Amino acid sequence: MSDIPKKEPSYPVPDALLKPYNPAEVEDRLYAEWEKSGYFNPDICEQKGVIDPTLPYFSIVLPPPNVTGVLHMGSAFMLAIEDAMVRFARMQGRKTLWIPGTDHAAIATQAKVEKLISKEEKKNRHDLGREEFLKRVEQFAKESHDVIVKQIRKTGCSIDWSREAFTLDEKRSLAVKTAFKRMYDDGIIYRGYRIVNWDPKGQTTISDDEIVYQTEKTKLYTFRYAKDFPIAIATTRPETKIGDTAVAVHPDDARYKKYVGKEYDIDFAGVHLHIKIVADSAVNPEFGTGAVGVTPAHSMTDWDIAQRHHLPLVPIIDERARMMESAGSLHGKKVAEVRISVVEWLAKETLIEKEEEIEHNIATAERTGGIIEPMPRLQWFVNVNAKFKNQSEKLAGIKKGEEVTLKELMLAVVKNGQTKILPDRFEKVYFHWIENLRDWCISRQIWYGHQIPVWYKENKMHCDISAPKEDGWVQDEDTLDTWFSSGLWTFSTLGWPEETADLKQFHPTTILETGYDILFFWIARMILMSTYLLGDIPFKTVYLHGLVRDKDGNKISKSLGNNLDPLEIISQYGADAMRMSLLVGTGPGNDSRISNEKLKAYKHFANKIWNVARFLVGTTLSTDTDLALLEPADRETYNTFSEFKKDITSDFENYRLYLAAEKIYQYLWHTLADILIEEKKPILSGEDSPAKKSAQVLLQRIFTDSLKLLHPFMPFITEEIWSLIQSKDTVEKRLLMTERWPE
RNA sequence: GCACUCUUAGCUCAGUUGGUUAGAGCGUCCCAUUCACAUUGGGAAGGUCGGAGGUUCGAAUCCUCCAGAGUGCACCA
Repeated sequence: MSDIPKKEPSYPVPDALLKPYNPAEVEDRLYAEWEKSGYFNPDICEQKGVIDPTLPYFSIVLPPPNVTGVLHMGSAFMLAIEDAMVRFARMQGRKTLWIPGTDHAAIATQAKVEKLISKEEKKNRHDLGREEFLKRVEQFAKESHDVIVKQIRKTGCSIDWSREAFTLDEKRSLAVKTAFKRMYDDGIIYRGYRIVNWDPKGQTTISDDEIVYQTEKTKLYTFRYAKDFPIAIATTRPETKIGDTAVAVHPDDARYKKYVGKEYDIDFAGVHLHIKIVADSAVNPEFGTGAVGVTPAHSMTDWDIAQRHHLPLVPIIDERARMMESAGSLHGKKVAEVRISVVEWLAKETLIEKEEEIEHNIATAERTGGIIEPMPRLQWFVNVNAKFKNQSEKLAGIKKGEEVTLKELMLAVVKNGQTKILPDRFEKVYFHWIENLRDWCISRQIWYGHQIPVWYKENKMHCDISAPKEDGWVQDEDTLDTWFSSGLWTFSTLGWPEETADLKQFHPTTILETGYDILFFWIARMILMSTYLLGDIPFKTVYLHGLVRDKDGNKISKSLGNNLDPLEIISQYGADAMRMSLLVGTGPGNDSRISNEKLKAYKHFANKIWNVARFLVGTTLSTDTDLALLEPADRETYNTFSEFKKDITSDFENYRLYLAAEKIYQYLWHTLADILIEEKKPILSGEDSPAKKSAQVLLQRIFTDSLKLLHPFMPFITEEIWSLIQSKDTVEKRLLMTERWPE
């Protein structure tokens, strides 16, 4: 015990409390203590009797961070929200599980490693070969993983490390293969020759959701295929016209009615075209000339038109975005070059009628930035419109035995409120997306990921969990879209396809907390997978958070140079201050702003609580806590505080964390410290009296309960104070993290 | 083009179901400070709640229209 306090306190003040609060000295030590206690694991909580068995379970999966790098502020935001939810549930006495994990992030990770290898060794993945390349990726993924795990610990997350999962580990592989096989056997997954989004840079297909549209100025050319061709068409991609097999006009367009059904043979830039005039209502008569040159092999909408009119398909562009043999003398040339030569040819033949500059969106690949070339390829798809018999009785609005599609399942559970999305405006966005959903292309021509569990031999195809026994079968070289495995995350982490105890007691998960930017990628896919494979929803509530922005409202990103490293912030301000800065005032669906001012303010707050503790230890704590000792006025203050506790509890239960955090902050600083303590100071320094006793009981009760209320948001400092104020004669030291939530 | 969100103090934002006199933090100004407080306290100034209309006993909150900012989706031939 210290002998050097400024003023001799009535009770001994622990040394630690005499200095300002220093998170760096506290955080790692406490995290280790929490981990050692085992309380992150619900089974241990159960064994040690800190669970109230009458309460419902609480379970949540961590949205697995990509092993493409380290965590950013967005991840810190997510961790702060989830840990607050988890700590609240655990303190309530619910059997609480939070499962950690990381995502192999197929394309993203492979692209990153390819970039590194190309930069450092001037090699591509083919130079290394599949086996060696995968070794490199795995090494990289492991290093990222280790950093990520460290960051999660630094943030103070009370997550059950004993159940950590990886989307590409053995158990998750089994889940992926089992899911694939079931869907394949049921005809939900099929292999088909269809037009897909091809990324020439990444040399793979991607799904519709992995496309990012970028606005660009480009030229719109209006021209005729030939002098004697009756209709002029407009295009921004003259080079693709070599693959045209039709011209489509709107059925009601009087200008072109007389031509519909006619066919023409044309020589176009040295290539022979056979063009049929068709009428299709997908054509907008207002745009350009109101006539579309139909290129079925290299445009999504043209593909659809071609399907409706049974038009032939002429692929002219290959995987490297070069012209194919069908392009005659242009064979082997790059698409961009061919555009110029086709325009030159058109000009020479005086076929161009108009040239105008327009703004137009070009499709690029999210991960590589490559310009998407739509082209027909033999790929694997999930059929979202195939009818099947629902086998489950657990889905709201859908009867057992009823014929449904995946689309209908995904709609039903949200429409019927079985899964709620917060804020609810995102439900509309979700519905809109599903209504426009097309079959999901799940095969990727990359190496890093779950290899498709299908084997080929001669003309035979075999889908199974493991390779066929007999010789000669060759496995499909493609891997699965990373979202296929993340779609299983709520139950693959619980042991599915095995019927584990975890699966029985923790699924559906209570809540899924993630950023609104992956509503389609991930949330929709989890609902798809869970309703189909388990016949149950994956989660009851979806809580969507926004982006983290800087002081001026800019998106935080490396390219803007305003990148913030959570570890840096933690070492400067402490994890608690960072968590509070991210949480206070940021409701679901809203973006969070972070600034040094805000971080400083909550660091000050930490110190304020620290000082409150110092003062109260010296004057109040370790005295009686019997509420019967309260005098009438104090009794009333205490009752007001009880109302306050209920209010906080209700905010937590309704996921209004941002309000709860702010209210506790206000209460501790501006009610407890500024008003109550100030008011009681003279009494506390006076002679012993019933009034003094009453003040001590009041402040003691309010402070210890306030620590509990604040714990989900600022776990480190509250735990540290808790340990310092416990009387030394307590036999077994208790942790605040498993103390019962104050009612 | 369709949809959604936002617009409240100088700045950043709360404001839960429509209900006293619209709040906080930061900033500014004044005062106090040998005090539990390196990071303190008290106080002040500052708002026609984007604009117009409507519903209501009552509107920052609900409805309609308008303006500005942002986001998502689609089209993009």
